[in-house]
Amino acid sequence: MSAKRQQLILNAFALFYEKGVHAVGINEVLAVSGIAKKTLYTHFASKEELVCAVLEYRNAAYLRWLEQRLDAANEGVAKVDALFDALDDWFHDREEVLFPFHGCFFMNVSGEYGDPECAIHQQCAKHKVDVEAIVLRAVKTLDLSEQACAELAAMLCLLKDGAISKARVQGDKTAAASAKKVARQLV
Amino acid sequence: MSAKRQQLILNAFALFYEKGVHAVGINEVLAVSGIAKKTLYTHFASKEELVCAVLEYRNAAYLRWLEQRLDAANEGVAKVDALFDALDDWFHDREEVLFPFHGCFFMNVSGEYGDPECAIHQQCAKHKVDVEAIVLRAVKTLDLSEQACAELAAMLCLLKDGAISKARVQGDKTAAASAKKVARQLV
DNA sequence: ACACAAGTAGACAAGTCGGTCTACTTCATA
DNA sequence: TATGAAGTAGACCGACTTGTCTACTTGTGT
Repeated sequence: MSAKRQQLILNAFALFYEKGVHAVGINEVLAVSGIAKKTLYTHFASKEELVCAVLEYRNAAYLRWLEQRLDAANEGVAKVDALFDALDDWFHDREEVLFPFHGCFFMNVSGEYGDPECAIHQQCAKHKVDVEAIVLRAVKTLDLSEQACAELAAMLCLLKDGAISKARVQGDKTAAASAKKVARQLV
Repeated sequence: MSAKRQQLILNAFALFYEKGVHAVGINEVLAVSGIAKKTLYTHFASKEELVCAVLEYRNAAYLRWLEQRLDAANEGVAKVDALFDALDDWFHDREEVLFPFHGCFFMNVSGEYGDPECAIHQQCAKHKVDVEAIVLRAVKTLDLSEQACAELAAMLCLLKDGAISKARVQGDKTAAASAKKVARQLV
């Protein structure tokens, strides 16, 4: 049944996100989920495969959330504001779908899997590309050239990740507001 | 002898930085260092204490490097350029003292130690405060009000950490140059 | 009604983890 | 010269790791 699989992914994500992947054992995931070990290993060949599935899940959930937030905003500069307002809500745990804030899951995981060639690290890199694509789409509603849009999107992502990192490491939840100020100056 | 201690810290840092703290066991550190386990435990009460010492070492080395790079630049906007030029050299492994680039060690480690109350996480937060203080000192050579200096320093740090994160996760070593462009627009 | 897939609990294997300890060797200095 | 600190190698401990496997139970579709 796919329900068990989904449950495992969800519980694994919550634990991995809070404590780090290496710090959480399979047994802990199973205990929290109330699922037998054999069931896990019928759905996933290894812990690494579970980690990949978790990354995939989080990527989809995060993109869906971000897309929705940006779509809801008016076209033009309001899209830029919407990006950082969304971050602000995330940092302040006002978005249940994203789970309690512990920074960017993909930054955290790629820190644990040093080798840039490995599948896990590359999934993290892909997430950042996906996010930038969504930001780019929003930015294209501004009255700018193709090239200017691409550059602006890249810069906004730079600010976004800086803010996420600051909110995570220093616990400074106002980082989104600061980044918003900078973004305003840029557009 | 303090030489063994220093050797342990150095080798441990190289391994932790490359592979992550949880992914590296005490035994691996010892094997690489050619040092007996007992010696390690005469210098450090536990692995956690070793991790703390490693964080302390890296913080000092990084601050020294950054301070020197910023001091060497002319006063004024050149200081801002110097910051991102320094990052660019780091990303491209042109700074041996910083070891091969694997992102910000403190971001990586704080991702592995989720609890923001624990000593390790707080040491990571302190590093970011220390860095911002150095950036602030450099920014103060610009002709700006106290408040404007503080805000600019915070924004530059946001950009800096965004660039580090991008260079790390996506392997995009040009991130420093992009961040420099944004910074130029801000000053 | 019955077969079969999917679930359960949990013992077990093989290995690694952090950490302790014994027994021995250097080596500097009082 | 003798003592004690600091080093060595590595056996050992208990706990934990991922992953396999057995034996049993549940539930659904034909």
